[in-house]
Amino acid sequence: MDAANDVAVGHDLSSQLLTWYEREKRDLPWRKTGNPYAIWVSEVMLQQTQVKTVIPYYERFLKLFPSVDQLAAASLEDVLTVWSGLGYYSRARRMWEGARYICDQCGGRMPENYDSLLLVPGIGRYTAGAIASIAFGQRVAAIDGNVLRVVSRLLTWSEPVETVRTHRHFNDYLMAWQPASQPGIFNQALMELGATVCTPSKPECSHCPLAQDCQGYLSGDFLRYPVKKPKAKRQEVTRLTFVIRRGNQVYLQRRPEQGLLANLWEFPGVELRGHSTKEGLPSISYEEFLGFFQKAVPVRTFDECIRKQCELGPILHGPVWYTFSHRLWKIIWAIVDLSIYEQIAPSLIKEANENYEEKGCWISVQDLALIALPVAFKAIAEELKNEKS
DNA sequence: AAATCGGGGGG
DNA sequence: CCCCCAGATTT
Repeated sequence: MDAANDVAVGHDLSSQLLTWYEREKRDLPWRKTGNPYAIWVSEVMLQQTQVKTVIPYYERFLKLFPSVDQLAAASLEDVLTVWSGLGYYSRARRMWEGARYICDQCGGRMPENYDSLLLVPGIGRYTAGAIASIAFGQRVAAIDGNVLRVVSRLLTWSEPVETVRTHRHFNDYLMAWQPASQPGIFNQALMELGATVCTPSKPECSHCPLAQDCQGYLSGDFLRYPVKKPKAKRQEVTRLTFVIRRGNQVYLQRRPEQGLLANLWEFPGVELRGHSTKEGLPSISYEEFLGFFQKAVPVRTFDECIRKQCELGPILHGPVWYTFSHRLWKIIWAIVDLSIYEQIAPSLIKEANENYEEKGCWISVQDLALIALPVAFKAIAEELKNEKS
C-alpha cells in the first residue's frame, strides 16, 4: 500500500473527521486563541505530557510570561520555577532560549512557516508542524503519538512506528488526505481522535467517524497497533542525600547545567555505587560517609558538624523510591542539624552563602514550594514534615 | 538508531 | 507492575 492508493478515500475521510471534531472537540484553553506565542507554549508543554496535566501550567505560564518579549526578558531561574513539576526541564530552558532567539534574530515576531520554526531551539518537526498549521494555516502535517496510533490502525501498519520510513509514509499519507483549508483544524482533529476515541488500550470504535475506513477495525486487529520497538530497561541507582538544616531552614545547591534535572535545586547528594540497592539502608563507614559528603558539598565548612553528627548514632533515613523514565532512584538521606552548634553555625552559614551565592542557598521548608525543586526532593521534604509531627 | 530527559494517569 | 503521553536533542 502506498500513499497514492489512499488518496481516493481522502476527501471522504477528511469530511467525516472534521464533522466529528466540530461536534465532539474538548474545550481547551489553547483552542481559544490565535496567538502564535500562546500556541507555541501549549505545544511545548504538551510534549510527552497529558492535557490534564498541562492546563494549570499553561494558564500560570501565560499569566507570568504573556509575550515572547517578556519570556525573553525573564531569568531562566524564574522560568524553571514556573515549570517545576512539569518535567523534561530542557523544554523550559530551550523555550526561554527560543524566545531570546526570536527577539534577537526575528525582531520579536514568531517565525511563520515550518522551515523557519524548525530553527528555533526546542521546536522539532512535530511542534513546527503544529504551530505552522494551527497558527499560520500552513499546509503541513503534525505527527505526534496520537496520530501515529490512529494512522497505524487505519493502515494496520506492521512496522515499528519510530522509524524514518514510517514517518515519511505517514506524512505522505496525511498530506494526501489533508484538506487545503484549515489544515490546523484537521491536524488537531486527528490528535483529538487519538486522545479521546482511538486510545491505546480501549478504543471506542463504535464512536469513531473513521471506523468503516479503518483496516484495524475491519480486521478486528486494532490492538496490535501501533507496533513499537522494545524499550531500554530502567537502571537502579542509590542516591545518598544530605539534608543540612538549621531550625526551619535547609541548604540547597543548584544542579549542573546539563543532564538530569539540569539547573534545578536539590538537597546535595551523591550517587552510590557498589552498595546493595534491594534492601533497606546500606552500611556506610564513617570514612566513606565523610568522603561522600565532601564530594556532594563543595564547601568544607560543614565537615566538623558531620564529624560530631556521626558520633550521635544512626543518622540515615529512608529509603524512598523515585522513578524517572530511564532511571530508578533509591533515595536515602542524612540529616545534618546545625542548630546543635549554636555558636559556630552562623559563621558557617555566612561563609557558605558568600562562597556559593550562585550554587548554594538557604531556604525555609515552607518556601520549598516556591522554587524549582524536582518532585523527587519534594518527597523528602514531605518525609521531613511527617517525622517532625 | 539508540539514549537521554520527568512526571503523572490509567490499566 | 506496566505502558503511555500534542517529542527534541545528542551521541
